[in-house]
Amino acid sequence: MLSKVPYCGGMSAPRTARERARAELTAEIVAAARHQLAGVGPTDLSLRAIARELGMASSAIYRYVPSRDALLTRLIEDAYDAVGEAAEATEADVERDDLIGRWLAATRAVRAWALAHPHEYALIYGSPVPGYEAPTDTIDPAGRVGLLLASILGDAAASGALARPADEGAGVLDPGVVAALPPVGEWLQAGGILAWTCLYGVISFEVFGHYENVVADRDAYFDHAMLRLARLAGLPVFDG
Amino acid sequence: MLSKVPYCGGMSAPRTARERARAELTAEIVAAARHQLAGVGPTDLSLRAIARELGMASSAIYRYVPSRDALLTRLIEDAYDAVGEAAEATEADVERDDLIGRWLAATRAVRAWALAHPHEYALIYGSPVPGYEAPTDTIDPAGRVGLLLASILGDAAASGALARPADEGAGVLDPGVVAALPPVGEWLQAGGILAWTCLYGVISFEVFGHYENVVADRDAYFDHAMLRLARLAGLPVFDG
DNA sequence: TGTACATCAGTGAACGCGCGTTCACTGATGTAC
DNA sequence: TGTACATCAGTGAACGCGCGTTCACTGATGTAC
Repeated sequence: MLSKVPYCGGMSAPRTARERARAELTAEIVAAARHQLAGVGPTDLSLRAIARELGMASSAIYRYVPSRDALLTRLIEDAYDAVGEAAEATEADVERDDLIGRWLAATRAVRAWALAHPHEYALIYGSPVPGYEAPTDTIDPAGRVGLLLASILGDAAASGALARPADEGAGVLDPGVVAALPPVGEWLQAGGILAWTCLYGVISFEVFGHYENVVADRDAYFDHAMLRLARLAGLPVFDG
Repeated sequence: MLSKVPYCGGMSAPRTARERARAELTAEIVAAARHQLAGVGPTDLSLRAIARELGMASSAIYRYVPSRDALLTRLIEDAYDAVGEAAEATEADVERDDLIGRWLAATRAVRAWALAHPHEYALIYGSPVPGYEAPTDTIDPAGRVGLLLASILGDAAASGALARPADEGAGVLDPGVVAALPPVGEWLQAGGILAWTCLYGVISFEVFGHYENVVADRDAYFDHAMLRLARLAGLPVFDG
């Protein structure tokens, strides 16, 4: 599936002018697609409209992108990566011992990204795009935020701060996930998965408009919710 | 906006053969639309395809439905009503004193409906339909499940079973909602809203495929999650 | 009960639009000797 | 450094498709006297 780069060793930076131009134009196409996505749903994403925005013939797009679906795949992967990176970067600035601070930082970063990019958010956490099947590549970037939250819970367990001993509720999660998460026992792991789920539940309700005329102070509500979810996941939250 | 019914008093059942046929065909159109929705996203809902499925000219649809958007509105309202009714009917069969039983019954009914009608679910809890603005009519049916859950929490409060005294966290919720919910204090109300949100978070993750290779035993996980959310909302859950 | 008129259901053609993708082709950019 | 050839970017026309909505029209169903 990778385009055959002649001999300059796939992974290195583009060398010739052609390769540079190619990389730049591909990026411009993806950017234009992202831009168009902001005004319209993923189903209405149009290669012709992108070509128009870039001032080129519609057929020229096919020099850079094999098909509309491939472009959508690219946008989905990029979105997962963007939100993952935002969360990781923000969380990394917090003192390691401050578990609640890290939890709040990570979840706030996800929310901020979602509010800033609602259509990209909808692309990955809204309705599945009809007729679109996620390739396996998107599974890794999709897990970044979840793994980040899990690492916080793992650190909490390592420092003995997790609220509940680890035993019950076995057999509910996928064995692969049980192995991939910090070994805190399945009850706590399930709590982490539930909290991770609810994070996106809260953000989706806000982004998709279900909190209209329901929640007035969104920032305060979000922090409040995240603290209650942190406690649900076993983190030591005093009051909240 | 209501079609002018000559003199037989808007609300009564259709009398003449014409009125009966009209009501039936309108229902058939809505049913065909719902049927088509199952194979395709809301953006691709096509009046022409519906006409084809019903064996009539595409222009004939306009005798029954003013526009494509009106039909979408109708589908959205119907979906909210259907899920609300499913939850209410199931919850009503449970002994009033069995608060956890009622909570589980209601939430399980929502999940069952969502799994049975994933595309209708996506219509109301997935990405907003682009270019579509919800009319005010959809706000009441949209609140049915939330009010049902609230009534359980209200009964719990009335029987003194709610876990936490009602005080902190004022000013976060919309005043109208605070007034509409049982007067258990804003902290508990916010907990109810959070649990209601998380219910849809869990269901969305399952319906939209985010639990693929993550949660193995979906039924057991859901019950487990609902019990933890019930406790989060203040219901007296022993273990879980 | 019968006739004259108004209302409505349904038709088929048309308007104007947009889409993804393919294809033969022209120039420009690279490569090898 | 210069020439001959291969590779690639970009074009414009075309294919075949589907869409929402409008409009003038034909028959059938109702209504009023």
